[in-house]
Amino acid sequence: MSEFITKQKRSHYCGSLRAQDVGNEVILMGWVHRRRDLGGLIFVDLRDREGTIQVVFDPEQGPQAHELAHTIRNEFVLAIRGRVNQRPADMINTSMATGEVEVIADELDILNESSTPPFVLDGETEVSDNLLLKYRYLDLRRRDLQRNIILRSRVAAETRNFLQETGFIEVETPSLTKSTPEGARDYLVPSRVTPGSFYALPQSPQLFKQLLMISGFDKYYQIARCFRDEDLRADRQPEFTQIDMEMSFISEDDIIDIIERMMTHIFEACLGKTLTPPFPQLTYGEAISRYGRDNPDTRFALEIIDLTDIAGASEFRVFSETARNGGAIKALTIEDGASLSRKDLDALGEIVGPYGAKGVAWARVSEEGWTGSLAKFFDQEKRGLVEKRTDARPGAAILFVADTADVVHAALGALRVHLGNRLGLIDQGALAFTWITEFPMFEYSEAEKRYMTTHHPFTSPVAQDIPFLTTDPGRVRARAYDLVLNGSEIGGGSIRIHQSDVQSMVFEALGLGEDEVKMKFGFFLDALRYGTPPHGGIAFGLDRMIMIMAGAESIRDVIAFPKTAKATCLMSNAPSEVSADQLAELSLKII
RNA sequence: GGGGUCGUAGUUAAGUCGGUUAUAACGCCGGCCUGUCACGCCGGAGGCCGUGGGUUCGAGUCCCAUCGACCCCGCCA
Repeated sequence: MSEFITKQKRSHYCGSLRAQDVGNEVILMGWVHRRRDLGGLIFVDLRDREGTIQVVFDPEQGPQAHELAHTIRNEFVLAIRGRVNQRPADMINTSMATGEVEVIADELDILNESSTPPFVLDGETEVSDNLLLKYRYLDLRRRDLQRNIILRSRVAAETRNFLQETGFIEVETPSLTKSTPEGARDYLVPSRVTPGSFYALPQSPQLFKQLLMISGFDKYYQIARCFRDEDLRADRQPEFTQIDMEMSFISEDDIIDIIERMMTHIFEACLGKTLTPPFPQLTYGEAISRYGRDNPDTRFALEIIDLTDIAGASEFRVFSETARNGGAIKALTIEDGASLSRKDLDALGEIVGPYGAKGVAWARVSEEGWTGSLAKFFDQEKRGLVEKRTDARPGAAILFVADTADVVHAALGALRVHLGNRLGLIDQGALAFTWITEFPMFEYSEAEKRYMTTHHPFTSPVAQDIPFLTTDPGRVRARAYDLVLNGSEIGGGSIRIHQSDVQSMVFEALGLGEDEVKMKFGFFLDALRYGTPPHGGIAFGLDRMIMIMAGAESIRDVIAFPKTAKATCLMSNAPSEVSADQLAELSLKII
């Protein structure tokens, strides 16, 4: 090994070299991305986090380095001293950022060898997720993944920059905290010192940030890790990160204004994209009736149209019975109906099936009238009424779903997104932010046979709805708001309850007994009595935000060490069994 | 908890109606090669067909169970 290079400092990142560096001596450290051994000349693409540069080993320029370079294999770690050389015009590689130049190696150190990697790191070969997750540290060498993780770091940094500048104070809250089984399932941590007692990992720092308002910090934030023991999805991990914020003496408008400025700052600084607040706002009711869900993708129109009155009066039995039973009949209109074949239309039932809908009925509109099995049930007058309301012109296809309102909305909401993707209605470069407001405070849970909060029990009801807390909880609106981006809920928050009597009424409406409340939230109700300022806040799912910013399809692509759909880590094999001694120490027994 | 897709050399895939020695590409190993950049050419090694059971004269292929990955519904205040 050459003593010379190892005592030197690295002078440049591989990926940073450009034409302006030509003629300079450089010292590079990096991984062998690819090796092309021509027998005489040897080319090595040397990679570091900034990119890749071609290194040339020429027997006439550096005989010893050239000799050693024969033994190089993929993913070896090298140190190279050499000179930056302008490539001749016909040898410029336009697909590389560094493609105008190369480094002629004078000296080579092999800093470490590498076993043959279990998969090719070219980023093009599809490799099974099992393997990628088992060797996550190798997968993380790939450019796309590195770019996502680096973007994530920048977004977190710019968030902090903005919030610090805006007068927010970052406070850390406990990870070992109290179980509050009102929301998601908790991850529990057994206490050694108090046998039989458990901490819970926080689902969010909700109560702590409200306590910080009571303490007078006025503007709080934290980039906080949260834990929820629920089943995973492509956009859901058991531990995830929130940009968590809380402010005193503010209204909905103040929060919306700060967040719009924060998002504008982050997207400008991290993506160079200019946002134009104010963002559009929809009430929850509007979102559901027009888009079928409270996280509408507003990058494309294709809105849901209510046809219950017209279609319910048609001869079609399914429709008339649905209307008579208090259900809903709603539709989507595809302007270019020809883009879906009859077979395509018939297959749409599979899209709505999982949401409980029995199928999608359709009709094609043409100059001559309607075609499709639905046509014969609609007379001339009803066709006219439907066409007018759906704005369906000749060539269009109208897609109907009839069921309870909830099922219709869920089905058409999903169908709308499916068609938006499938028919290419979505501008992939667009950033469609939408605020959703006026959420209902409670939803009735058939499973639990009681009302559950739509957001969480600390959300303030709209003042004039407070009397309904005891009489008609379903009518109470919450002072809550979500921020939706491109059809994903990226954040949600509310103005909180700051009066202990209102807080008690909400717990009551949730069917929680006095003793239960005291046990779970007693410390918080106590705190509310000592001069709680009016306050509110919001929390953003950082992972989902990064996902959208990076154009990633899975949340795993923006988390360095993610878990599988069964919440395991294939690399470290967590979770795993522990020794009998450890269990005994915790007074635990496995049954 | 429910539904779906998938599992074959190191990797990605093919494998017909159940029938001879399970193919290919990439990777790996060896040789040749001084302007390659997915280098090229020649040669070679490499398989518990996820696992267990069953049907059959015979199973990668059919059946059952099981494990694992991914996606969706439920769930996620």
